[in-house]
Amino acid sequence: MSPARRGQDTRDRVVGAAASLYRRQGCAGTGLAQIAQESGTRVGSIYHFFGGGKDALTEEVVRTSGAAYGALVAGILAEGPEDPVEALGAAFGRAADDLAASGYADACPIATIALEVASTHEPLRRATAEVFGEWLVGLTAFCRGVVDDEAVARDLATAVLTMLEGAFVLSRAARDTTALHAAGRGVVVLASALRDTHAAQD
Amino acid sequence: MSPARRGQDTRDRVVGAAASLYRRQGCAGTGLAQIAQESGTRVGSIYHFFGGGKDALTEEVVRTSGAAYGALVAGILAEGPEDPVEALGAAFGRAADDLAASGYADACPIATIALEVASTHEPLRRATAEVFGEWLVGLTAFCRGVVDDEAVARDLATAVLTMLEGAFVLSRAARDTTALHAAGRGVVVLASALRDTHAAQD
DNA sequence: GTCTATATCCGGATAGAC
DNA sequence: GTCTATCCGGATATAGAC
Repeated sequence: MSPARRGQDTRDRVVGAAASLYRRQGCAGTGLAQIAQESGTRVGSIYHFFGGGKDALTEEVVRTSGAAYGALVAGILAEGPEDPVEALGAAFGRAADDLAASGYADACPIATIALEVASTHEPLRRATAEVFGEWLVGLTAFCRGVVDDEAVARDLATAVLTMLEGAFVLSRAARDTTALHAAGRGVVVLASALRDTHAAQD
Repeated sequence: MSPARRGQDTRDRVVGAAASLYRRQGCAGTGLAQIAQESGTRVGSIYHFFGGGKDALTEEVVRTSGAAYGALVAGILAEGPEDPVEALGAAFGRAADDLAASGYADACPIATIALEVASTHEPLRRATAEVFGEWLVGLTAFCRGVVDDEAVARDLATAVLTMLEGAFVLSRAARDTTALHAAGRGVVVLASALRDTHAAQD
């Protein structure tokens, strides 16, 4: 393992530790010292990799964990039931299981950051908006398996994402998965209703 | 105006300023010095009213702004269209207007706090969970005007609240109201579909 | 009840040895 | 690339004059 490769590892560990801590405590509630400790390095090393300081690290966390979570959800949907409506419902059940298994910590990796920075830090706000936008592109493509109309599919995708995000808020606060399961049932009813009125021609 | 009454005013101003700042910056991102400045008082005075320090103040903010927002939403629904399904949809339009009018700052008053404290501060987590629970009670009662079945009404209420919370996250991040409007359309479709299958006998 | 002053600690950030 | 040491500001919190 070359020194350059070790450096890359350290950088990745810093991003991973920051992502994990941000997800549970938010950005403002997480200090660089804690990130350094959790990743087994020093604050000085963080500044070696992220000349822009905490803001630069946070932006990278948003982008990398946003991409990772988008891929995770896409994989779950792809491996789920063949009927896309059922697959959407099953994904909420899977999200509920994962959330409970993590002690109600691992929900959306960027939602807390998004709310914290929305009115306080324009570059980070843009980064979160772009991640949500990319997720919506993928979800809309999936929803076109339910309704062929592009605009209706995007509406459905947006509704699905809002229900997932909102259910994460309620479920983490309540420390139970009823909100996620109720949202999953709602998604199935909504998607079915849209499929009935805007039949997909496949 | 008696001194006791003035004291009450100061206390109220502190809670109001903290609520406003928390809504935009979150709890961890807001300092007591800023709250004191915004409410025209001193940090020492905050400790005079809140012996428990920032945690005690934060809990009061959660409970009072939670109650206020619950009453606001109830009023909007009561004054909206007579058809409860249309009233739900209209409420999302109203939320979109209010959010944009406030520069995308005034969304849910406790969502940011809820995500910040969910895994870090058990008493505050409970406080946010209780507020969400009270909102759900009121929303479920309203939804019984759509579907008579108690369990279905609660499912619908939960779905509506998740869509509102999630749409607030997406709309604040994007600084546009498309998510709120899409969620509003989704709520109307979902509520209509449930009304059709579980007809309310009124 | 309100204000000043301050204690104590932790935040982000930096310089420079190695 | 990594580590130590440190600066400086802001954080919560407290003591006590008025």
